[in-house]
Amino acid sequence: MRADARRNREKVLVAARELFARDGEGVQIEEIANHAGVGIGTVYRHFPTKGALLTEMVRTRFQRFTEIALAAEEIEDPYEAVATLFTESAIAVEGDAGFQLAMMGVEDLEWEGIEQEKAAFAAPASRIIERAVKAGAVRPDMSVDDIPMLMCGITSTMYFGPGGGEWRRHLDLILSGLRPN
Amino acid sequence: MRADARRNREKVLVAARELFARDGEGVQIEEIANHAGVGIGTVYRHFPTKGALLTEMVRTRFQRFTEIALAAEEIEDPYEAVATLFTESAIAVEGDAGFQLAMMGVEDLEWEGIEQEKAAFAAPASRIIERAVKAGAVRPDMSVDDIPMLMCGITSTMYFGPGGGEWRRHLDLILSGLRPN
DNA sequence: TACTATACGGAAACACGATTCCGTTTGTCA
DNA sequence: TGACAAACGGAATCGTGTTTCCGTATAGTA
Repeated sequence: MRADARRNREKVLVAARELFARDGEGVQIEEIANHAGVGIGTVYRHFPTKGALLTEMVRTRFQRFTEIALAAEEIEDPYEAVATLFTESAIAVEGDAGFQLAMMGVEDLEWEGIEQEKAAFAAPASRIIERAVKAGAVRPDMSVDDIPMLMCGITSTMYFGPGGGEWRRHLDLILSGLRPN
Repeated sequence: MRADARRNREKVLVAARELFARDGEGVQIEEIANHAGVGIGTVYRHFPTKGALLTEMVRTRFQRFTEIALAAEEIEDPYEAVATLFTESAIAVEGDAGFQLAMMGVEDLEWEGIEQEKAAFAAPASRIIERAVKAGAVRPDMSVDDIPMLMCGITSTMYFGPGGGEWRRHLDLILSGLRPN
C-alpha cells in the first residue's frame, strides 16, 4: 500500500471516530471526508460502504471492553471486580454517542463483523461473574447474559440524560440491586 | 368537519398506531395510507407532516402514564405504589417499539407538543415518590426526576432485548436498588 | 335533484444523502 | 528522470422517502 494511502486511511479513521462519537450513525460521509481533509472518493477507496466504516469504529471500542474485563479480573474482592467491570465499561462509553446508540442496538450496524470481539469479552466477564456468584457477593441468579441488558440501560441513560453524570446514579442503583437478596 | 373526513382521520390514526408500534419512526407515510385504506393525500390533509402524526401517537400513549400514576396513588402501601407505578408503566410500553424509542429519546419527535401531558403525569408521580420517601420505603434521595432515567433504562432493555420479558429482571433490580440503604 | 364546499387519490416534484465514475495527480521504481 | 500503477477529488448519478398539487369524487344542503 502506498504511503499516502496509508496516511489517508488513518486520517479518515480519526475523523470518523470523532464525528461518529458526536453524531452517531447520522454522520455524513461528506462531512467525514471534509473533516479528514480528503475527498469522498478517498473514503470509499478505503471502506466499501458507510456501514463498514462505522462497524470499524464499534469494533475498536469493543476491544476496550475486553481490556477492562481482563484488568477487572485481577481485582481481589469478587464484588469489586463486578463493580469495576460495570463502572469502567460505562466510563469507556461516556462521550461517544455513536457507540452508545450501537450498544443500545438502535443503529443498524453490521454486528456480524464483531463476533470475535464479543467472544473475547465474554470469557473474562463470565469468570468475573461466576466468581462473585460463588462468593455470594451478588445475587445467585446473576449471569453474564445480564451484562448487555444492564449496560444497555446505563448507556441509554447516558445518551438520553441531560449532559451530566446521571448514569452514575443508575449504575449505583443497579449495583445495589445486584447484591444478594 | 364532514363525516367521511372524521372517519378517515380515525382510520389513519388506527393504522399509524399499529405501524408506529411495529416500526417506530421508520414507518412510511405511504404504508400508513395503504394500511388505512386511504390515499397519501388524505393523510396529509389531517396531519401537516409526518412528525405531527407521530407526535400524536406519543401524546396518546403518554396520557396512559398519567392514568397509571393516578391509580397507583390510591394504593395503601407506599412502596407498592412506587413499584406499581413502574411496573404498570413498563407494561403499557411493552409491544410498542415506536414509543419505546421515543421514551429513549432517540426519535426526533416534537416533544414540545406534549409538555402539558408531562406536567399532568409529574404531579401524581411526585406525590407517590414523596410519600414513599417520607415513609422510609425507598432511598431518601429518590426523586421524581429519577423516573425518566429509570424508565429509559427499562425501556431500552425492552426494545433491545430478544423478545421475552427480560425487562422484568431489570425492573426487579432497579426496584430492589431503590430500597433504603 | 342540482349545487358547492370539502375531501379524496396518487402521480409528480423535491430533498437529501450514499455511492459511482472517471479525468487528474502522485508515489514508487527502474 | 521517465513511466505507470495506485490513489485522489468531487461532480454526477441513484435510491428512497416526504410533501405538494390538482383533477376528480362526494357529503351536505336547499
